[in-house]
Amino acid sequence: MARTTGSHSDITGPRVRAAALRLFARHGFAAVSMRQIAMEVGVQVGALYNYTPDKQTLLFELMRDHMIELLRAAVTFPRDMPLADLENFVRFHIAFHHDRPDAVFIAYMELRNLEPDNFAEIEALRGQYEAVLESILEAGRFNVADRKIATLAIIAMLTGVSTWFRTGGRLSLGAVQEQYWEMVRRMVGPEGGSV
Amino acid sequence: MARTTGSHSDITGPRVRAAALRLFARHGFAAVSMRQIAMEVGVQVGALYNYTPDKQTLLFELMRDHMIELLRAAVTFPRDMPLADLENFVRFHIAFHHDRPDAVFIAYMELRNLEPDNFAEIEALRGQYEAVLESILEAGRFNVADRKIATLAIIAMLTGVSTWFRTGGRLSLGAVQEQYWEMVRRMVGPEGGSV
DNA sequence: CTTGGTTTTGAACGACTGTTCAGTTAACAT
DNA sequence: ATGTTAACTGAACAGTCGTTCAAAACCAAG
Repeated sequence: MARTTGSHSDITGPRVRAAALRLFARHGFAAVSMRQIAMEVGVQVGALYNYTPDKQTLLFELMRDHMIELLRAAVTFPRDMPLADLENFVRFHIAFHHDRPDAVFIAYMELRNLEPDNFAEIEALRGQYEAVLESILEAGRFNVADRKIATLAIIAMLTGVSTWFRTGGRLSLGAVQEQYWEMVRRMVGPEGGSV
Repeated sequence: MARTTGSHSDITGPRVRAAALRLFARHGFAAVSMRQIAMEVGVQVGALYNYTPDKQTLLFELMRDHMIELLRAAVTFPRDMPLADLENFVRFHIAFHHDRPDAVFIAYMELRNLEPDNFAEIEALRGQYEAVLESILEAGRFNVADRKIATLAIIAMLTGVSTWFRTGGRLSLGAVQEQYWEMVRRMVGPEGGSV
């Protein structure tokens, strides 16, 4: 077996994914050509097909990897009292998404460009992530009329941060986390409250 | 002047816009070809250019018209007490967006496909809409740490409804409005509260 | 240096892209 | 019936698209 050390595939592979992530986020999956990705990597088009069977799979794997990373981080979170868990979830969601703006953008915007099977897989992962928050709301017996709706409302609200937050702006990320936690805390009412 | 009555342009024009709206929402601007739009209308490609100078303008005008309609509806709303205004805003936003799922989808997803000038115009309209909510929050002296953030958080939360709500599901639209209003009401705290 | 395998090139494939326009069709006013 | 003109067709334009593949380049092991 020749060329294990010094093989370029260890380098080019990640660079292909990185370039695709950046370009898909910037211009959208359909608007980006394989030739643009190749140019960003500094390689000819044909070489890309050593790293993905086709363009669709390239998109799918970027989304799947992102969702798996998100989910793994969410489920391995230490569990404490429900109120503390909820606070951790809020701060975590904001921070995690802030660190990966391109992946977040793609995961929310390119769902319609996935073929049915791929779409179903990503949706399942998203459902699992929502279930994490839902279980926290359940454990705490918060004052929410409908747990599923509260879950979706909170996630939509938190994810919205990435549409406007920029480092170096008026507020620090910590301050934003603080304020969103305050809003969420009020939204779900006192722990153990009645319905 | 011939052919004013019975002119097809009164019919084809709206049909072109309707087809484009539907297809852009379903597959994304970049993924839809002018030929697909023409086929949906039942016409040849060339005929589309009687109704739009180019594809980009077609997208832009769909978005602009939607935003203007949204903004006009929001500003002509009767003003009452701030708390009632806020409730009206919440219920209005959910209902208005529910009635126009395709336009909403496009207005939020296709911003990156707009050329800079068009983008700026849409963003300005969006800013005006956000200012409506912000002024309500200001008038009521609600208990919000940062009015701008509360505005964006509420709008993100409300707009999120359109990603999952389907008529005929577990909940009626009225029930959803009710629950979101309850969550928003708690989120902004008691009117006249301290910071 | 030779061998063997990985990685990349460069060119080609047929299909599709947005847009233009001369020519045809059709409905109105006269 | 005739003239006028808006509306549409059908074909063409020059590019770009995703994908394939034989050949070349490259590098490590023997």
